[in-house]
Amino acid sequence: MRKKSIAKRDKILRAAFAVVCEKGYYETRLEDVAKVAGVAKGTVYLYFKDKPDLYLGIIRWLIGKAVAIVEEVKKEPASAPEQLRQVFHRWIDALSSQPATIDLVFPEMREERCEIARRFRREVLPEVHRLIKAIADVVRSGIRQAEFRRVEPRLAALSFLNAFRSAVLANTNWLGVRTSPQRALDIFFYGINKD
Amino acid sequence: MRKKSIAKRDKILRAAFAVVCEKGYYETRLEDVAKVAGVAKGTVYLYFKDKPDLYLGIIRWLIGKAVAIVEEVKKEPASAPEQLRQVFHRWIDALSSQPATIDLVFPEMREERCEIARRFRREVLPEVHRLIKAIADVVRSGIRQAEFRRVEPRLAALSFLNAFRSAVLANTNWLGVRTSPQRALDIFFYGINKD
DNA sequence: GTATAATGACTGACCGGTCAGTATAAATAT
DNA sequence: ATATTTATACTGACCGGTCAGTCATTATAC
Repeated sequence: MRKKSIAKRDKILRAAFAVVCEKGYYETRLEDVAKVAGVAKGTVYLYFKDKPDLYLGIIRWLIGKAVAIVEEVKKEPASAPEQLRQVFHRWIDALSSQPATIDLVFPEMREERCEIARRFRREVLPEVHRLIKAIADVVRSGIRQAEFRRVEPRLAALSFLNAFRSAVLANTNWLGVRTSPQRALDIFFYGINKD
Repeated sequence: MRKKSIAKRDKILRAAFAVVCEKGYYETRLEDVAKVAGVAKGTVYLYFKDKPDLYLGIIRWLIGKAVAIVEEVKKEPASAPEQLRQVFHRWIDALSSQPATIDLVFPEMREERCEIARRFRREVLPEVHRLIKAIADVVRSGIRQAEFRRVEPRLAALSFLNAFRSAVLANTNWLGVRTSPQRALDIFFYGINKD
């Protein structure tokens, strides 16, 4: 009796992640995922119910990692701005190899009908909420310490995520921007207005 | 029926836009687009080479409208911050009915192979550059007038776009944030840091 | 009458998911 | 120890539904 190993599940997950980063969900062929993972196509279905399930597995895994970083940083004895800075840089490091990741984590905004979007909303949105909450907590504590202005913490968290997005985008050169991530964070902290 | 009318092309484009907003590119069936446009499927192929071509038509159309708004506002005699505020609100108005739009305009970040992404990069990225440039121009003039800090204009433009994204997201309640768009703009201008 | 716009039934490639069969590790018997 | 049985992980050829794109036919403008 052999056992389904967690290691193999992980291997498939990583393979799927790589392929999805390259091609996006819809252009990802399970055949390819299997090939990259070094297993047969059928094996994928032993570990994941279907294609959406595999995809959701990736998202949960990614958001889990992102949240873990926040939780870890929150323990450190540092000011809220410093903690956000930490999170920001550790995230940058984590996905420097796979910038495409950023679009996986953000929720799709399609309306009702589309199968995968519906499942996504039902199953992954709670995870995204966790991520936003984790950041919002840091912001909230920063406001208490009078390090931040009295902004809406959850909106600030969302803005932080989008600032991160700017940073990632500006760190590739698809958009002809090419600046260090640092500067995007800077705009998030200080805005662009004088005074 | 003498000439292929521009009006009909437009009708198809609008129909496609509506369906793509609802389902996303890959779940969009040309059959449905045709139905919504009130034409037969074959007719779509008289006006657009293939599905990607139709999609790219939508994107160009949207970015064209976005750039037009910026150009228009730029003519008005107002300070740079005020102009950005104008653009922001007119954009919000323009897509209040279709929040999903926001994800169409942003470039996909997939790597080489995927057909549509490749065409996107080749054909639409220049349009996105135009959009970024238009905003960056306003920022630049604001810096000249000492209304803005000395930030990198193109990065500021990108940040502006992502702030807009935050606003749109926070204006739906998928993420449990629900604030007025105004506040997201506020964070973009003033940052979240105290002082 | 003729050129062209419009139609929608049709086709064929494609791919997610299945399943009958195989390989192999553990359990058990001798 | 070693043979035999049992359990199950794994395989990959195959199937069936789907849908982008085609084209023979029809409708219409001039």
